[in-house]
Amino acid sequence: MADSFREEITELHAAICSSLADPARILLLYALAEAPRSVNELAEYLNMPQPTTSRHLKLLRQQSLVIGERDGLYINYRLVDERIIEALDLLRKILNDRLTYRASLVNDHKKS
Amino acid sequence: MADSFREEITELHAAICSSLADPARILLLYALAEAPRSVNELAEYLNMPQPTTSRHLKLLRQQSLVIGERDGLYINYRLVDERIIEALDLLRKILNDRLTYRASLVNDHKKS
DNA sequence: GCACTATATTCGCATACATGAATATACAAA
DNA sequence: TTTGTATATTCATGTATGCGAATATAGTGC
Repeated sequence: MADSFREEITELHAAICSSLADPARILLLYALAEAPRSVNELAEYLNMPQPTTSRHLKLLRQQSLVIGERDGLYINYRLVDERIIEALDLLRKILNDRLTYRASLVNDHKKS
Repeated sequence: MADSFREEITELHAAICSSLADPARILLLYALAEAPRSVNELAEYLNMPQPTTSRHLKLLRQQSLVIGERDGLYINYRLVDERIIEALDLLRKILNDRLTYRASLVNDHKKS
């Protein structure tokens, strides 16, 4: 396999990670994991301006992480692949263990 | 639980994702999954300047994704939590399915 | 303590991304 | 076709991040 192809895959891999690298988008993905929602529903639910919401959704759409389908007056967004939540959960677990470990260090220090 | 706490967790969650959002760091993590290595070994293996390698490792260290331990003249870096590779693999699978799907669309178009 | 090698940091610069505010567009419903 | 509402885009700006090049630091081994 050509080296440039490998590099390109890694670029795309990083691009997916980039789309997760923003609090607003993480919240959007979790919100959509609960249920499909329209842009305004998401904006209200997350207490986020509508244009901001729309811009983040555009990015997630470009990464094919979400898809929007018109339903009458609204556009209903939903996850394309639920595994993105698995990935986020896994990262959250890693984060959680890290925090727990740090907390235990603090406690040990207190005891000594 | 306080809202601000939730927000902070989400920030940290995004920060972990940020540390994955760079091709060089993804390659570093996979390289360390194969075996612990020193900075120069990593730099050579990935064909990346030593200072660049070191800077990326610093970031991964700050996120507690890798840890470096001195061994004589070298500093041996290794993964702190192998699950980070699981997460990367999962994202890679999602990417792969997306590419496969797009490729099938191209083929369908050719046939018609 | 000195020299040598591995690792880390700093600087200057270019690029990319996020945001609020304002506005444009698109589409359904009548 | 017109109106009204949902969604998308643009602009100006601030902030963060990446890199190469040069250099500093640290710690081993003698």
